[in-house]
Amino acid sequence: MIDKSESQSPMLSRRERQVMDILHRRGVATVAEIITDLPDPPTYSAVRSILRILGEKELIRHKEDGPRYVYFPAEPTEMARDDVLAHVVRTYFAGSPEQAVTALLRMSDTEIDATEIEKLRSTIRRARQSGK
Amino acid sequence: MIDKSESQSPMLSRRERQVMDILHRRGVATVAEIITDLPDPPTYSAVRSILRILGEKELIRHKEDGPRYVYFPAEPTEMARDDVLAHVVRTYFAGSPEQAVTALLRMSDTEIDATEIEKLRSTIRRARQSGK
DNA sequence: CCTCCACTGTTGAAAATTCAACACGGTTGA
DNA sequence: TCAACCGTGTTGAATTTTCAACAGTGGAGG
Repeated sequence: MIDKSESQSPMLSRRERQVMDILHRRGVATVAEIITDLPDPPTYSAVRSILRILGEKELIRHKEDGPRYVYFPAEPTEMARDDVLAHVVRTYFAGSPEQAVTALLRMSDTEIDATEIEKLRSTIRRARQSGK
Repeated sequence: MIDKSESQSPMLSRRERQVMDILHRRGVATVAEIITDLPDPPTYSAVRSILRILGEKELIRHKEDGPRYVYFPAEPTEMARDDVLAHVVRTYFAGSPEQAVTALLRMSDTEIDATEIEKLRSTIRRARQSGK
């Protein structure tokens, strides 16, 4: 049995991962935009090469936007989130989502306002009910 | 100004990243253990090659454990966590830690027990106080 | 119409990564 | 003692990744 969630992201090369990240951040992006966001940016052709490979792996898709292509992740960001979180929790938080949550809260605690806290509270209430 | 948090992980090659992940998960690991955890495991020599490179980059260190080396991340996992979370939040959650928290809670809601919930509650209380 | 421009598609070379072979040193146990 | 074993250190080749050059296509503007 092949562990797809583990073999997916880690199978990407450096540039491929950088491009995927950009697409997830921006939602969609043209080649020019990708070049802008890429550290140590290569030429247009180089980026296209990477996009072709990602396309062959069916990790991205594109649609035409007038004269040019806009690229986007084949798997929507909302779907990819769970895989990424699972990986991070397993790798950096000893498999404990709770530890990850507290780290996140600590990271951002000055930015959490009352509204967000209330949302969290209700989330926790729901979690408690379904969990018990 | 160089963005260190962004240039760090994404600069790693595929194998390098896989090995770093293993070291973060296990805390410390011998070459044999790394081979065990590596997908599509290469030979002993190949792994040592990667470890040498990671050592040159000062991303890992090793100490002697009797006859053999045990390797571990140069930056403790607790420190690396913040960088990783920052990256994930920025890339997959539009920069909103709150969204990441709710995703985590939803992901794990059947596993959160009363004790953990109380811990979260107190964390949120603290967050509210310092945030307000 | 025809030229220019902006883009895509393809190819092959340069560079980096990945890998295994081999040499060497220490330790163990017969 | 010394041979077998288990580990490390180093080197160079195979593979993959990264990159840029070039050819082709369609659309815009003179």
